[in-house]
Amino acid sequence: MKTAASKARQAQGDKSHQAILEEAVHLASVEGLEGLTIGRLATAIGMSKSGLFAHFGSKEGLQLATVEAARSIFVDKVIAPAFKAEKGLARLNRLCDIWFDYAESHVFRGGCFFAAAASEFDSRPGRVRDRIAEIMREWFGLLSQSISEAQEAKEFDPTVDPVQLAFEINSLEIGANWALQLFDDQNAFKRAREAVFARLKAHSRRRKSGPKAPGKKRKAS
Amino acid sequence: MKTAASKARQAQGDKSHQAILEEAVHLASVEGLEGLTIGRLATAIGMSKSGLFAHFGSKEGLQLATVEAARSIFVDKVIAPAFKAEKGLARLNRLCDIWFDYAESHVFRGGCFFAAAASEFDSRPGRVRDRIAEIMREWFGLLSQSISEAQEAKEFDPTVDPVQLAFEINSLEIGANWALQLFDDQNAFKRAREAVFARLKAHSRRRKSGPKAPGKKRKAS
DNA sequence: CCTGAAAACGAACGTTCGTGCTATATTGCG
DNA sequence: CGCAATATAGCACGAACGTTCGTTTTCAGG
Repeated sequence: MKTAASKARQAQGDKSHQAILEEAVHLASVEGLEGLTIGRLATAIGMSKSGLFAHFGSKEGLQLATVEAARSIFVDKVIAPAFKAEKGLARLNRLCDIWFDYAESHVFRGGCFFAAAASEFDSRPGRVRDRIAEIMREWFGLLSQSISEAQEAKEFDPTVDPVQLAFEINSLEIGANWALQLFDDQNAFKRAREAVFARLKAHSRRRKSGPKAPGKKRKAS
Repeated sequence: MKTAASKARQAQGDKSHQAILEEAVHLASVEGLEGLTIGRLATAIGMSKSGLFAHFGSKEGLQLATVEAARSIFVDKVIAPAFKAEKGLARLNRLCDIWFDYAESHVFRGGCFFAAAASEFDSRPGRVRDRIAEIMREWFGLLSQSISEAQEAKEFDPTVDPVQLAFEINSLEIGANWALQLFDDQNAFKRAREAVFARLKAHSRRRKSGPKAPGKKRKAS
């Protein structure tokens, strides 16, 4: 059996793997997933081209791994924190709020990773494109589901179409990211935030008989 | 003087020039402005790499010329027709309406040329990026100015911030283009149209004392 | 210490890219 | 016809790309 020995050696390999992908995600958010070059990535991380290449087997493998790593970061930085809020209007608000924080704070150096990746691969068929589309569908689903849940909790106007509103919110987010990257226009985020929360507020409903400060989990900080 | 002779020869050159750029615009809207390769463009148009190259002197020259050609098409297909409507609410409505027609009708094979180009070059400094940003500013300016003019004509709610609304409209347009390209989601355009015109309608005002059918220019067709 | 597998390396391959340099058609003018 | 100018073609270059291959380093377990 090689379990113990291989595991030990593999630990080092995984560390490299992770270090590579951390750099890859940032490089790709600036230069694009295709502009992300194996050679440049290797020198950026202080490794040989072939050594790095062996980790992924192909460029497509590297791109897929990079997309997956970016998704993990997005889940950690946006989705998980938002899900600490209780289901319903609170979570919906948090989801939008945290997204803007995330995009503004340059979690990825070149703005929202997926906005860039989706534009780049939208007319380039293959597994990378398929995975990106899948992830974006997840995000859309999350948004519209949060809206639905707010409606079910009687905290949100039941006549609005969740998918329609999710589309509008996502468009404003993409528009903001777009204006920030192209114009360095910081105001774009103010505008998008304003537009999103104006819509959310306009459709918000007080819960009819709930207590004034309902069972919201409150963090220590 | 070389005027006559050179002009005659130049006529042939200009014909090639135009034919090249027509193909370049479509190729670039699919593959991106960087993916637009001199070699591929040359074979696509049945010309030698060097022969084509001589027309533009550099890849950047080709990219700039392609951007300019795309702008011309956009002006012809969107701006000019919209400007046949009279200044004010009519023109604002036409501007939005025609934009959706334009994006849906695949005037550029790969969706809105500028949405793609802006995403691609937003973190790639240089003359190409600068020109694209300039053109997008033109478009923003046109949108917000049309809103202002509708306000001045008392046809639109004077309390809305033209720049804010222009930002929202543009975001919805980009979001629709984005969803169409990534998901092949035809509904995205229906959604975006709905969202845009809901906002326009919500803020529209009847002119207070104007005749029922004011001096609108009516086309023959 | 020795072994053997995992990890990283270095050099090379074939391709494609942008870009020069030189030569050949084409065409109106004198 | 020959001239001058323009358009296009042919060819070669250096660089960068993804990829392959054989070798060397590293290190836990026997």
